[in-house]
Amino acid sequence: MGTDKPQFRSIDPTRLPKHFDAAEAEQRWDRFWDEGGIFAWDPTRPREESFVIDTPPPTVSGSLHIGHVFSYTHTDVLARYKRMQGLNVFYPMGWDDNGLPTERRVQNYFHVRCDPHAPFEEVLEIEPASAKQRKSHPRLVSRPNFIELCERVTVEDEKAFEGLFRRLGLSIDWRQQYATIDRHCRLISQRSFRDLYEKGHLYNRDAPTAWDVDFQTAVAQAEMEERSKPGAFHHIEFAVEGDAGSFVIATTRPELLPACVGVTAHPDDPRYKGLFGKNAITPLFRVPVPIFPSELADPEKGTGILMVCTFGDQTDVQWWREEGLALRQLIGRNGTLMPVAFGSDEFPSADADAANRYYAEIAGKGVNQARKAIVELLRDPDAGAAGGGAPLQSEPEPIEHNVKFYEKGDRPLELVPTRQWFVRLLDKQSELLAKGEQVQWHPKFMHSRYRDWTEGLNADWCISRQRYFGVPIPVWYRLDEHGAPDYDDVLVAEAERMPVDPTTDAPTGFEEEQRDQPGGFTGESDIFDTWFTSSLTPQIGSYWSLDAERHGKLFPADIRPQSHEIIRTWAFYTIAKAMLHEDEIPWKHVVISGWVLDPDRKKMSKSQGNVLTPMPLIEKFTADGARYWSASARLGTDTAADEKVFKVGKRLATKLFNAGKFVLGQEAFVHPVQTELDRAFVAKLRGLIERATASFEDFNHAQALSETETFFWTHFTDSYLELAKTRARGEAGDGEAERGSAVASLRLGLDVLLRLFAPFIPYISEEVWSWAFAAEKGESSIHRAAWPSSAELDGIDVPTTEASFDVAVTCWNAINKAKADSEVSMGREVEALTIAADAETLAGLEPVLGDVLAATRCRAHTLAVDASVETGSFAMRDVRFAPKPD
RNA sequence: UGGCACGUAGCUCAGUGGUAGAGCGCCGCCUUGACACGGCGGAGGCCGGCAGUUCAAUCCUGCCCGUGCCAACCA
Repeated sequence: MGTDKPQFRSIDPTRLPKHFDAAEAEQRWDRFWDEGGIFAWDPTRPREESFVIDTPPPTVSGSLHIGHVFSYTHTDVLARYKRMQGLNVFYPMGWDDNGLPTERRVQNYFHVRCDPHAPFEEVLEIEPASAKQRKSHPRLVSRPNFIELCERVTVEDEKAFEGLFRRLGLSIDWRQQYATIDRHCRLISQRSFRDLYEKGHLYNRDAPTAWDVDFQTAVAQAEMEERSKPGAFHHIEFAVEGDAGSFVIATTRPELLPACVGVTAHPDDPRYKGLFGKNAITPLFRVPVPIFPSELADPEKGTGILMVCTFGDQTDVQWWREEGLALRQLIGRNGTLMPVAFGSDEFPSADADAANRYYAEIAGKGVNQARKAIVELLRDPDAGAAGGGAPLQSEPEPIEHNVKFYEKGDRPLELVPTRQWFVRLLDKQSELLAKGEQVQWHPKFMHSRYRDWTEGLNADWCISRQRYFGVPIPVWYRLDEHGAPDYDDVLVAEAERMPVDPTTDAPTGFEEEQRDQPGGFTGESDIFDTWFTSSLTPQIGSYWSLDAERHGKLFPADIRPQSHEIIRTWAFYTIAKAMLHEDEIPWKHVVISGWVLDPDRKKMSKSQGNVLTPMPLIEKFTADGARYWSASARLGTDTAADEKVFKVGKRLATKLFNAGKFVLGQEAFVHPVQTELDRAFVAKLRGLIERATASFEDFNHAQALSETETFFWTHFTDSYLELAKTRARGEAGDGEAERGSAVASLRLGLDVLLRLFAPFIPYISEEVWSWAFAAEKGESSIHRAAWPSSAELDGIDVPTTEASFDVAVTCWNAINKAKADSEVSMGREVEALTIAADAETLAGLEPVLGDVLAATRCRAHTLAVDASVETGSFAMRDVRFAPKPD
């Protein structure tokens, strides 16, 4: 039996460096983890034994940000915890490289523009543009060449991100990587499109769509934001047809006057009741437009009567549709006023010559210039207002109002009729809400963000973008005998042919020569909204539609970590996709990290210039220090990037290094835990394990860290270690059994604490673990060691009372205070003292008294029963210190 | 304007229906044998404001103030 006893291994602490070299250790362990496949997902194990993470793919064109450290650490802490629980963790990494940010970056970096008609160059020779080159016209390159450049840039970006993530110690399985533009993702995205098309969830339609005039692409509701901008009410007089008087409308967009197609007021508004059914005549352009009632008109706003234009806002679109109004599109795709001819069927006018003269003044101008110009025209007293005089009734009245912008855009969105592809979502709001209920949100209140967004949905999902770098929409359209496309006759690529590029591949049954020929076909040149691909990250990882077995093991995922501002996009669209494809939820839990605020508690953003780059912080405070700061923050809580907290993390690692050195440096006696103090310590340890585990199960990693940290400092290094150290070193004259008990308990404490810390500060944990425990326990990495359980402690006898530990600490502290009050060092020997307490308290001290006296270097003591001392505390009397040694 | 959070020591943050907590910072002391990248001790709070529920409120309820985020038909 004796030979079965665990063999303790001790170390020679003098062979360890004086200080922990974190930078060196970070490199060494990263290599060790990588080469040892410590974080590899095992595809042979069943779903029940797995923990699947839907890692957020960072936008690689963005800069490295301290926020990346923050949120990715939250995920990694959980991943390491689950792995130590024996689960087969699937922790992939994706790179979000398609979309506008990359295009913009490539345009700036190489000083190029994509021109789909430019000739393709087999070998594109181009270098990053110099400052001088940037002043000249950008070079035009073909779409394939442009994409090539995009890929060149993103590969570099991905390396920077991987470097940071490795340094940070993210336990990612680097074999599971994808990029949203790679072949695999194009395939999954296009199959998603085909599946949705076959299920009838898609349609394409030529309709007014939110349009960014700079990027020249359609934009989805989720990508819009409102900004408060100064504007002005312009009061403009309209005549009523047949010399039937006039009225004054108020508008912030006078430049749309030529696009006026109607006038409306509230049906009950007495001022305008009599006008309904008649025509108004627009000033300057003399276009007759119908006056109709609408509940949507607010009598309180402006003058209570307003002009409907194609298109000033969403309500205009609604009126235009419901009233069957004319379409007089004015704003072109580039944001300027297009040439139009008054007197035509489209733009009728009572005085076409005058109208065209006026319009010539504003045609071709941008919105702002046109507005200024038309205001001047409206001041013209001969412009023919109904009552004579200028149509503009008063000076423009400045107001602040909300204007919709593309979130990445600089100019307000316009509504431009274009043909776009949509996913039908408006008719599925209640199903989407139900799916949101099935997902568990952490913290819980984040669910309301999803609910609010889903309830407030007001448009289907526009998924087509008129850009170049992205996943092509895999469709072609048949051309009739005149060469006009039939958008109802959609040729969707077959699943087996995907991925395809319709601008270079021909649809099945056609030859390339038939491209853009009458009776032939034309390829869709639009690409997908980047979210169309990003919303498939769970399926991209699981190989949906490609590998049913793998898909079954990885879908739905367990957790989706993400930040709260993209609940309306990433979380929402991912839930929508999982629902539409398989009537599933994509993951069981959504784990939301907060934002990083700068030390002044402002949100960090590039525009504010207060962004912290992570590498210098990691170099200064170590990866463990940075992780400590991240993990200290609860989920969903915005957190200041406070260097003080980084520092505490670094200090914690140092302390672990030193405590490990001491504990493992003791001669390794194998003895059961048997003294009262040791057993009481182990009992406390049991409580810690239970609390830390419960906190993790509750998705409260910060609590688990805080519990462990407090225990480590307060109960381990500051108390137990000090109280047990003399006995452990054999200096207290105890027998080998008592000495061995102390060593065994110290080792147990270190062992458990290291494992509890491992998810948070993996480098120092691995380092100390490697000194002895790795060989002792036959587990080379702490990150594959078992998460501590109270069952491990079941073989250890319980103390007479767990309170013994606190009694010993209280007494010890009281003696320390006596030393502090006398301004002697903590190490000073005490020749004699009297410990006074009430009888019961004194009795409780008895089993641990030896350790207390040894730790405080008391040579002689007297115990005195004194009922006047507060129960549970000790009074030190007649303390005589030994003389200070020379 | 509506929804959701947040407001606790100088700073960063925990926390509980019953005497208010940690770390950092500050002050004093201690060259101690794992660690001076330490240790011990100390000062420091109308727990945003006002009401209500309760024997008892920092905690529960309501209102208000302040901060942040998300949304809201641009006339």
